[in-house]
Amino acid sequence: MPELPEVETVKEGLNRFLDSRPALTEIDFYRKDLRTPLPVRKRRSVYGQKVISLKRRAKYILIELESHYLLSHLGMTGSWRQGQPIDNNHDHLRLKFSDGTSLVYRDPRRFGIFDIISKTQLSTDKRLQSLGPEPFEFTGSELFKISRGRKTSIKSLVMDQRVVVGVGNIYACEALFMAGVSPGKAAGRLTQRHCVALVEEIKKVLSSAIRQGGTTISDYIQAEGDLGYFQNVLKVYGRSGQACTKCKKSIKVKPISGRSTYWCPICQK
DNA sequence: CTCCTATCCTGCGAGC
DNA sequence: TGCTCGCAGGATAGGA
Repeated sequence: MPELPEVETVKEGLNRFLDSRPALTEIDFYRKDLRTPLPVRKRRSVYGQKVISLKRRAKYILIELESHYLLSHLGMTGSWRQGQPIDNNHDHLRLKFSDGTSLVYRDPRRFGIFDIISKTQLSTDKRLQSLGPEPFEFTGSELFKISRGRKTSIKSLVMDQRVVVGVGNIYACEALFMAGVSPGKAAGRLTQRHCVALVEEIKKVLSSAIRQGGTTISDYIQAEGDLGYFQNVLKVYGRSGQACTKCKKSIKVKPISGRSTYWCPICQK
């Protein structure tokens, strides 16, 4: 579900809920078959620890405690809300804090991750180790270098979290449209100029989406319960058959690496 | 190495 | 109206 702007928005929402930096008092689990089982011992090891900060790395939310991090990945349908569990099937766990704050994690498809890692383990965690640079720290010339000799599509390459993090299906489609680059084009055939334009558009579309509170397609919701707004300004994603905003011809859709890809064959070459 | 496919799981909407 | 099928914003293992 969520790409970088949605994760950033959720993280900031949690940051506001945890503004007084309370201590984590307890974690309630409502089902055993989450992707990462957390033994009671591990759970208890973080009880009593104060919240230090909230961070985001790629599409992961990191709740920094005194000696550990709570690691949250929303997968496709994960969301955090303040309050009590309501939904028996989909509310999977609850974090309770010393100031009475109670945060519930909901995830119908259960693709998300919730884990506890000690600070000393953070740098060796396999999930974080394999991640590429944050998009705002990424440049067109780096993309140009990485893409040399690569036959995979440019869209698959920019969605590869080892190359650059945070870009998922929606924003890949949008950035490629804005840069005028066809999503199926072999990555190795992009010019330096293409790469610079594309990375610029990735940054622009991500930061614009953050300002709009993310894109709500179905499940995504901000931590305060608000919907995103960016879905209202999408140029190509989800618009197959509709008129391109630039040339008025029809937006197309086809799968690339198994993901629905929307683009304008006239404006993107 | 590189690339693509299948897979995890459930809900929902399109289309018959 | 009711049912089935295919698809969904992610990530990764495994095979070619």
